[in-house]
Amino acid sequence: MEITYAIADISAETGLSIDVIRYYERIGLLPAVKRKENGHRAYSKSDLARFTFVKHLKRTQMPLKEIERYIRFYNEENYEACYRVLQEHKLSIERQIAELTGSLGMMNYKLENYRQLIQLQD
Amino acid sequence: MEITYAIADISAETGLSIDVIRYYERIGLLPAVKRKENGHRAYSKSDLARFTFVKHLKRTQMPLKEIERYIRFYNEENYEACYRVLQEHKLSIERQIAELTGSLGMMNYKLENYRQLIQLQD
DNA sequence: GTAATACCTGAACCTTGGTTAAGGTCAAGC
DNA sequence: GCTTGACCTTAACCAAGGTTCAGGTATTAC
Repeated sequence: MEITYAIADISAETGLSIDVIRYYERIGLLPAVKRKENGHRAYSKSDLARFTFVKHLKRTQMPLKEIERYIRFYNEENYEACYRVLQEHKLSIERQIAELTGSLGMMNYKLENYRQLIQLQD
Repeated sequence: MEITYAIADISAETGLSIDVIRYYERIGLLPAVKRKENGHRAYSKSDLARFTFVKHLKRTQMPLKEIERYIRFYNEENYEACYRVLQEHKLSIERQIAELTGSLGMMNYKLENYRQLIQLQD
């Protein structure tokens, strides 16, 4: 007897809504999952791990199409390609961090300006 | 004689496309700008500064509606509200950095896994 | 037995953030 | 005087990423 998860469990664990989980399946982002006798989706532990990783990719701004590409390579066991996709994505994350950090400095500068401006009006 | 910038100048300086600049004006994100006699937009130095700052906000994921709200407060000279909006946005940037940093670790871990996997196949 | 839950499907609808097209004005250069 | 370039307008179109709806099934709880 394998442990399986219902769609609501996956939703609770990943923070993706139930509708989004079905939507991802529908657009082919994730391969169709096994069903129970009554037609309900039954997710395995590795399905859950996959969703969790997808959540990471999405939260770091990887477009759904690129996520799909990654998963396709994974299913084809083309791990060099997986590696390259993640390597590229890692660079994208680093660029994002650099940009955010720069803008954070800008924000602090502006906030300091406003702080003085507000003081003056007291 | 004040220096003015044509729409193409603003585009070049900010990296926003000419169409996007007109689009932002159209949706009311930025107040309508002065025109030259021939109807062409003539941007001032402070317009340019504003666009530059908008670019910063946008690149750090502030939704256009929120940018508009900020600009509205600014035009109303409600600097406390400006301050609060930026303060909130600063927190959002910090959250984003934290998330990206976490995912970067995840990425490195995965990349290391793939590196070993690929080695084994040689 | 009937109500409440939890799931299912397909199709329509929605928001955000633009982009593109069609047709027009105006000034400068040749 | 005509072409080229930079601008203008309105309106239609687009892609990504969901969300909502209408109607149906199956299990459990009372």
